[in-house]
Parts: sequence; structure tokens; C-alpha cells
Amino acid sequence: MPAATNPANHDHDHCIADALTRADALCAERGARLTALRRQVLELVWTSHRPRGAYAILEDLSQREGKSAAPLTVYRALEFLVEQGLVHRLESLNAYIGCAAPGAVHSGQFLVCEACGNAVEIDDPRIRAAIDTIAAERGFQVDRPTVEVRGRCTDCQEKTP
Amino acid sequence: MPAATNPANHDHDHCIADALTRADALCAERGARLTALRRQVLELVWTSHRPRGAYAILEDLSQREGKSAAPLTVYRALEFLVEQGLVHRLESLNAYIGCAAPGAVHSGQFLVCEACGNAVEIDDPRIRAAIDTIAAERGFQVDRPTVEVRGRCTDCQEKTP
DNA sequence: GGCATGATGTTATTTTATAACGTAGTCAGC
DNA sequence: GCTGACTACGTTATAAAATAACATCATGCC
Ligand SMILES: [Zn+2]
Ligand SMILES: [Zn+2]
Ligand SMILES: [Zn+2]
Ligand SMILES: [Zn+2]
Repeated sequence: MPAATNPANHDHDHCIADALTRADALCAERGARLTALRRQVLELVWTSHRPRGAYAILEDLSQREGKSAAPLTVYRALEFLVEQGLVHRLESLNAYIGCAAPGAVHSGQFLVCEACGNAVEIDDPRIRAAIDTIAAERGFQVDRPTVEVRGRCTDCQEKTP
Repeated sequence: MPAATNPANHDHDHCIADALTRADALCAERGARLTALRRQVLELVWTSHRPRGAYAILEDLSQREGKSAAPLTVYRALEFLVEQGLVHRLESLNAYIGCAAPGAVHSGQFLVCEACGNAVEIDDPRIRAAIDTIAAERGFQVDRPTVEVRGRCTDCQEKTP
């Protein structure tokens, strides 16, 4: 799965198309309105497997539309997408990334490569279990756990060992 | 230990004094210069067990000094303190908090109460172990894991059950 | 003292995010 | 169709968080 994030060995157009299809289905099911604008922002978030900043998305959007859009336009779309679980916000990067498993209940755990910038969503139950155990021991009620691990992905380790 | 973060039932002046003493010792040991300014910023970070923003600290600092300080003054001091492991930055809050165990090697794991704002540093090896296991399975080299769990502390659960 | 290094001061700017208010679609019910 | 409520979107201004570039000052070694 980490290999799948290497832009070189996977069909990323398929990633994008798939994400949009799932988003359409999920929103239809929920009666949420995935408008043209929101859908376009989602597509731009999925530009790559690197988290993207709101202003980078804004720039793309402006270029596509020919006219310059306002920051709020993007932030509002992102807010919707995050609420719907289609996109995650990476707190340590002030950036956004498409969710790898929308629909499933999870809070997002990521391995972020500091060399290539790719982020892989892991959502491993073992991490969540460890957090839940420790929280329970201390009587803390978990709402939203943030797990963002910085480091080096396999590919980048190979390049500079 | 979580009870110790309740401002009502602990001597927080002791927390502050203790943090400053340990900081003095650690910096002396390392030959790092804990200047008057840096020491004062550390003290201001320790104002409470709630993470504080750089600009909040800046305001306090200005008030104390009588003259208004520049943001960079605070950011530079914070950078030093974080490097020395005396302070952690909470990514999800853009805020800083005093380290509960300076000197020990760790990356900081926190339980952050959304009601009272207090943050407790946990640094539990089980979370770190789970992260390391999963990273190893994927060939990912861990550098700096960020774990920030939002939720409700015991005290705040009791208040509104 | 003279000099190198690191810390601080000063000013300006960048990046990220939100507030306030108005307009325009969308849809239900009549 | 029209009306009214609701939601989305546009526009402008502003706040909050962080950094850049350059000058000055302090510290400690030679
Ligand atoms: Zn892809
Ligand atoms: Zn996800
Ligand atoms: Zn205390
Ligand atoms: Zn710590």
C-alpha cells in the first residue's frame, strides 16, 4: 500500500476518479450536497498523495476558473469535505489530504514522509486501541485523536540510505 | 496525575519553580544558554497547564517588560526551548506547553481537554510501540510522531455528564 | 582591547484562517 | 407558477500565526 503512493507506480487518475465516485455515492446516500464547487475542490485535494495547503488549492481553483477565487470559497468547501469525512486535515502541516477510506468511521492516522512529502493514511486499530487503553486508565474520554508520524518512507530511504 | 493538572488541587507555583530549576540544570549541563529572556518565556509557557499561543505569551511578556516586544522575540525563545526539549508545540492548537519530563528522550503525547483546555503529557511507551510496529511493517522510518488526543478530562466529564 | 559567535532588536512581509454582510440558487408546500 | 425558508456562494475586510532581512548588542575567548 505504501508503494501505491509512489506516483511512479500507480495510476493516479484512477485514484482521483475513484475518490470522486465514492464521494458522489456517499453524499447521495446521506442527502449531502456535493456541489460542483465542492467536487472540484475535492478533486484538487486529490491532485497527489501529498497534503496540500488551502492556498495552493485556491490558486489551482482560480487558474481553472479563469477568475480569482477568495480564500473563504476554498475553506468553506474544505470544511464541508472534512465534515463528510472525504478529506482529512493534517494539523502538523496546515494542509489537507483525501481520505483513503471515506464512509468508515475513523479519525485519521498518517505517516508523512519529510523527504517526498507523501502522506499515507494508516488508520490502524492497534494505535487507536493503545490510545483508548491509556485514556481509559486516566478516565479521559476520547473524542478525536490526532496521529501524524513524520519520518521517511521506504522509497526515500532507498534513495539516501 | 491528571488530578494534578486541576488548578484547584495543586500548588502550581511549585510546578513553575520546579520547571525552571530543571531547565537551569539541564542547560548548564549541556552548555546551552538559558538567557533571562528565554527563562522568562519558559516561565510564561508554564503559566498554566493549558497550551498557550505565541501571541498570548508575547502579550504577557510585553506587559511584564513595560514595553511591547516583537513576535520574533517570542518565537526565537520558543524555538530554543523546543530544541532543548523544555517545551512542546501542540500542532493541533498552534500552541506551546511546558514539558513534563525534560531530559528524557520522547516526542510528546498529549490528552487535551476540549472543555477546560488543560493538556496532560502522557508519553506512554505503548502508543509509541504501536506506532513503531506499524511503521516497521510498512518500512517507514519514524522520526517524530505527533499524538494529540482531543476529548474530555475526568473533571469536565463530572461537571456535565 | 580585538574579534568571533551567538542573542536580541526592529521593521516589514508572508502564510493561514475567519468575520460580516449581501446575493443567489434550491426545494417544499401552496 | 409563486412564496418563503434554507443553504450555498460571492465580496470585502480583518485577524491570527509565522518568518525574512538586516542592524545592534552581549558574551567569552585570544
Ligand atoms: Zn494515487
Ligand atoms: Zn480517512
Ligand atoms: Zn501545575
Ligand atoms: Zn515532554
